[in-house]
Amino acid sequence: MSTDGRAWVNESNLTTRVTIHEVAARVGVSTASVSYALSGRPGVGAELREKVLQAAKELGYRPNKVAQQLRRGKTDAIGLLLADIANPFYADVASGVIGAATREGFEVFVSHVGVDGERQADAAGAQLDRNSAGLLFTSVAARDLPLLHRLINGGVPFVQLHRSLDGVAADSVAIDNTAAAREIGVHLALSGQGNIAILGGPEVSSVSRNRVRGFREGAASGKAQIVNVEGTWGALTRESGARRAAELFRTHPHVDSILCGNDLIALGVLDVCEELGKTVPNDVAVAGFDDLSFSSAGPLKLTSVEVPRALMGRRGFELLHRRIGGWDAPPVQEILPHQLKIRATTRS
Amino acid sequence: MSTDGRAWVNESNLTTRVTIHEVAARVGVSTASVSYALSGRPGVGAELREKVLQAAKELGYRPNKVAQQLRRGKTDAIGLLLADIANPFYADVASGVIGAATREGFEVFVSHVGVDGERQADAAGAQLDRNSAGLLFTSVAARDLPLLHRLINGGVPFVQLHRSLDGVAADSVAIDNTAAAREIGVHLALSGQGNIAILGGPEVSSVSRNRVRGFREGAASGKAQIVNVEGTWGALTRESGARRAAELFRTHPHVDSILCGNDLIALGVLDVCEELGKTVPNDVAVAGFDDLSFSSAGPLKLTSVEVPRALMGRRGFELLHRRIGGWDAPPVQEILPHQLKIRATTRS
DNA sequence: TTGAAAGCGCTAACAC
DNA sequence: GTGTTAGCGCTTTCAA
Repeated sequence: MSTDGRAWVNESNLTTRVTIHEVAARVGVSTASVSYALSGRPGVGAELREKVLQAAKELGYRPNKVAQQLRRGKTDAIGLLLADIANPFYADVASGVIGAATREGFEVFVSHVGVDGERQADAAGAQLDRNSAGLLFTSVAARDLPLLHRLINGGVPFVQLHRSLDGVAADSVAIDNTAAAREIGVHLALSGQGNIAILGGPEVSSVSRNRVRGFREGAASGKAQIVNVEGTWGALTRESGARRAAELFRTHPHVDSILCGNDLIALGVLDVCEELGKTVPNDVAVAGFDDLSFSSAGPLKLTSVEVPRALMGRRGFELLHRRIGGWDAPPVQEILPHQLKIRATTRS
Repeated sequence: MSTDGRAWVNESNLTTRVTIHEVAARVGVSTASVSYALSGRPGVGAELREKVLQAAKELGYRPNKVAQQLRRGKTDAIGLLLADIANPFYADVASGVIGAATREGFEVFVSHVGVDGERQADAAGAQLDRNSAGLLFTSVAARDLPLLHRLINGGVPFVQLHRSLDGVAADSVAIDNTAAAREIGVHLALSGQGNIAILGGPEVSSVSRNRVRGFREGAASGKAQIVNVEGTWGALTRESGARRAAELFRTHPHVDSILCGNDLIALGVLDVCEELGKTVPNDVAVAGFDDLSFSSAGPLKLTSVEVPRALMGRRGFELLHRRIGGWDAPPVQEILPHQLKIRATTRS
């Protein structure tokens, strides 16, 4: 039997709220005693505890969280800041976070910070105003450095997921994007014709920078060459991928392999290949990144790198949870495993 | 200049919180005056207001939301209850909700209720315990009827998105699933060979039931026949689609068209077609439902029905917001437009 | 036009 | 073991 105040909840009484005073009155004791009994505090008479539990159950007492939070100065809610939950990458991370948080009795505020993170500080501020116990960032950029430092100074626990900033003394969870990108670069360099293009994400993202660096290192391992400079950086969207691919095929007709910063960009590239009648992987090989759920679909079979997104969310919450509990070990930079998935859009 | 307490926020002061008392002390007035001045209440001297605003800004005063909420007995947070945010359908709905809520200064708690909604009552209860201003349901089932009635009796505003229950006097937002399914059924009946199978969602879902009904009505309009009874109902997942498709091809080798309850099921069907070497749409035509973002991808081109998911979320929030504001018009059943998207997985 | 005071519902010292 | 009390930070009568 847990003592978190939910075990004896009366389902028939979700909305007609009863205060602790009424429970106390019913039992004929002080509110303090009720509070103590309910909290499982040792040093409460067995008989009293029994009567309190009974009365609470009968009356359908459910403690008012807002009042608890004001009194304790701390909430059991955390803020998850992401660009847009419509992006399946973040949705999967969010799923991991919410699942883990729910198990620990925490609620999760999901806030949009915009594709460029332009609302990051606003969203973080709004969370602090409501005394969120901690923050989970998924898309920090250099401009957020002052914000993160202020959070550290203020003692606000937070964890950086996926992207992270150098010089920030806080926990982070990610994969080794450079290494993963290198693997995929090597794969293409060894199997392709040698004219490789890179269509990456935005340069402000540490993840995108690392992936592009890895691509370049990997590609350099064979006799391949990187054919494009312009168009390397861009949005992590299908539209951006399509636009840049169309431009690429115009300016570099001999490109035979395209390394994409994520699966959405790759999808846009495949759209254009379809339109232009280019066969994949014979005319052009295409590799994505992240291995979103649909990428392995029969008709798609996109070569990609599997990123454990839900696990990333879960680990992020677990670290944050420990920090909220006062854990004061040095910052942890957790690296999760990734896996190259070679499928039908590249030659093996 | 808005008066919502954020316009004069001092960015450098996110974490070192200052109370209203300190602002009052700085100006040399009562906290009541500060509260009045900040709330934009008429009847506050222009000079005082000016001084208060100035002091608040200098001190970086940010009102404690938890205290406000306790005092007012109402929060500016809403709960969004969904099966799992990893499902892209719900992620898109959530995106619409969060976008609209943010514009109105609301925060959104996202709660998982489980694939079968088994945690629905728990999640709703948790929201009420924190005085959420209202609830957004996305996957109600018959078992939730008592819960919804209790919410109505308790005066808790809520809106049913996507799925809804008969006999619940509350707002809802959805598309006309039966009509949309009928259209797609007709399309297949007129273009297929006539042996149609239906792989729908779970029977507890009003959406799934309506879609299956529409499929049947539409298919009956041609000379087609529905070949399967078993396997009609199942989970809305790719795995379920693959499992049921494999079984279907074994028991009904002559099936030439498959109507799926959603795009994820269709993806599983396509996986199996690929494995078994069945060409789409020649050997078998496949139609999905929802038109998830990837369904239109070049190599996929899945015939589907476009559902305005983000709009559904946005409208849901807008209705809820009005109800929270005391709007007491009769319940609204809002029907959003849908659109049949005929693509390469079916013959036209 | 401003201030004093009460109190939202709860918990944690501190006393008994 | 149990009760008394004092607030958490804010808003809102009510009185001046």
